[in-house]
Amino acid sequence: MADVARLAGVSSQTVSRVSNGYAGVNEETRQQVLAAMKELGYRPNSAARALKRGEFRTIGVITFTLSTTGNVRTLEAIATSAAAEGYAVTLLPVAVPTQDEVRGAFSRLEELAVDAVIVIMEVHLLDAATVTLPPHVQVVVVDSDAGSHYTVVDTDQSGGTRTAVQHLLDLGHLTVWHLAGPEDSFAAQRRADAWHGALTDAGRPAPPVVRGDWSAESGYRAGLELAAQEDCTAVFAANDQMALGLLRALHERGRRVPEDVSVIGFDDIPEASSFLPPLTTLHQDFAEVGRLCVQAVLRKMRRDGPQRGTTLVPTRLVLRDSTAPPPGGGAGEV
Amino acid sequence: MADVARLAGVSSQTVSRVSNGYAGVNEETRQQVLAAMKELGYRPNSAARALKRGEFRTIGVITFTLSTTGNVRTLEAIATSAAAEGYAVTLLPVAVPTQDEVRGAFSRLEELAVDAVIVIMEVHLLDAATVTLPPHVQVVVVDSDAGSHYTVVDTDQSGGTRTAVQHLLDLGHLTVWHLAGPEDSFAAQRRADAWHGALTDAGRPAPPVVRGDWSAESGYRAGLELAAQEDCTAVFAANDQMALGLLRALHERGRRVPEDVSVIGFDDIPEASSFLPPLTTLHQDFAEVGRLCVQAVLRKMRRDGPQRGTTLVPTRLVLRDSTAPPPGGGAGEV
DNA sequence: GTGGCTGATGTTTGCGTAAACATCGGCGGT
DNA sequence: ACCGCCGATGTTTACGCAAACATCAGCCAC
Repeated sequence: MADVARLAGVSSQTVSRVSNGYAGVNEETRQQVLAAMKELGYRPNSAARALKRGEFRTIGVITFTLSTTGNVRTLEAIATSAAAEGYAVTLLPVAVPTQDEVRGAFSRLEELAVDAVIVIMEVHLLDAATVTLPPHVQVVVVDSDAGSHYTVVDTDQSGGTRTAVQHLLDLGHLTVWHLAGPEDSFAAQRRADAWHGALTDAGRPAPPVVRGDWSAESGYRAGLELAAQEDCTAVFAANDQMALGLLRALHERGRRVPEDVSVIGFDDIPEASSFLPPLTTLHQDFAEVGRLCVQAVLRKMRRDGPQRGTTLVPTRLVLRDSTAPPPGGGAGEV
Repeated sequence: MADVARLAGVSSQTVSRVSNGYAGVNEETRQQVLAAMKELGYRPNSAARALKRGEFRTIGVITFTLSTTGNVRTLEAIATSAAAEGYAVTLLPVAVPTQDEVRGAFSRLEELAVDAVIVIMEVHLLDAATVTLPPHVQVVVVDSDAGSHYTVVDTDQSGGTRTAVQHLLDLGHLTVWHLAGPEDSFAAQRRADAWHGALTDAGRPAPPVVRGDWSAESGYRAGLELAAQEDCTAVFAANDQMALGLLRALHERGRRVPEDVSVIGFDDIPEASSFLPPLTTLHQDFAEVGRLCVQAVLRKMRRDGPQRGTTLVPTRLVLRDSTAPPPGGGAGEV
């Protein structure tokens, strides 16, 4: 910077002013400084800048494996939104969802250059790990019900699920089975609860829950069980991947979709429209979730707006070919 | 830090020594300092540290959309490997693969706190954008043939493709059609070239290339074309997602897989085993690619080892149910 | 005992930047 | 003409840390 100042014949402070787009610099001087910067290939040192300003303009994102579409898409949206706000995003992967690993990620975080953190995981693991967050680091959480303790942004799991169940009931199915996600996922739990609630509200019996782990393979295994249930005519899968496995299992067992069994998924991954048959599912607006996360965390940093509470992003039902009235037409109900 | 020093009754330099795990500190003193740190909740300021040391211990990763499995898995592996080496990973998303956007990402990078960059995209876009990288920032590239100009780490596209083609020829197919990826992807181009080379080497005719854009939807559209080709008994899809769409198109047109048409994919995404039928494909070791990227970039930073050149990671053929001898048994060939 | 050495610790300094304050020339109002 | 003010720029300082150097006590060899 001193070199630039010398070359431009000004003081380093003026260089600083130009580089920060400060007002009150003569246009002529400004051009000289810019020219000098270019000639010397000057680029501001972000470490020094951060040191002086006391902030890094960086947001940390903590998440488990990036193997679920939702996390990835959310992360991508966060990165994009953050970039638009002039913030960088630092990734803090947690290999295994154990308390030790989570604690490890947070202790790494302790000496990491971030102003705020967005956590994409069930917050219980976070609390259980008894982490102590740096006091000035703001936190926003996705996939959690901890709205009273943290700022939470999430898809409206409950609303989406009720839409799915209602869609199947409207088609005439007497009840809807549920292929749930893993128990330690808040999203999975929330979907299972809403499914149960929707059935109960409609006065329908709730079949036993079949559980997977989000993977297509687990959906296949669960599907083999469901295929054996004679009275199962409609299944709500907690995500599209498991729905894919379910479709394969049903196909193998000779149960046609949607003629014999209707299947509805959750997420609307890009591939869902290419399943056999194309999958009816609930579209999640991950981009919006990511955007809201960034906004929320920036608002917290600036200390305006609420410090906690939950923001829900609505889902949208995407009708494709995997749902239809039950065998016999379902006229018995409508 | 001064507070800690005061509380522990030592100088700030001793605190620094303890916090950096320096030798030559009396165990007793050390414990006192640690106690003081804990009491005051001291945590080192990474900005000051970076300023003093002249490095950030951060690697930037530039990539297009995280919607392809490969990029995501590579990114994840990079993040994990980097963390193991004590490095953080900063994400630089490029929304659209235009030169302007790429240039934008790099200019953001200019004032970003990174010591090195890993680029996950075709390097032509990078060069075309006439970016000027900060001189001391090291670069490693994935998905590119720029081995003579950059350090490149990539999956062995060519070897994998030849394995796929050979597998189909060995089953007795007279030739293999190719559902290729977009032209601007180096990986897609490389796979297409290798496919053509393998056929030529075997003295087989090369059918016209059908092109998609990696998405399942594009695979479906291409699949409708392929299904109309009476003599098409084997297809090599450049990735699993397109293979998924292809399977759907073939199914819709009444062409059975693998009885009438064999399909082989590339990537081995987790869902591939749940396709209808489960997909034979080439497994890519993304974790290894990511690990090697980090190693390569660190080696460059430390200035030991080669500054350029290409490292290839082998693929592995995963046999499932989507490939079989051609109708008629293929005995005419073997 | 004295010189030289080692290991433990303290002191000084500067990394690159930007806030705070200082300076200085010019301009309008009285 | 003089005061005061404003806009443009320069000077000083401190951000938190760690390298370099300085100090100092204890110990060994002769």
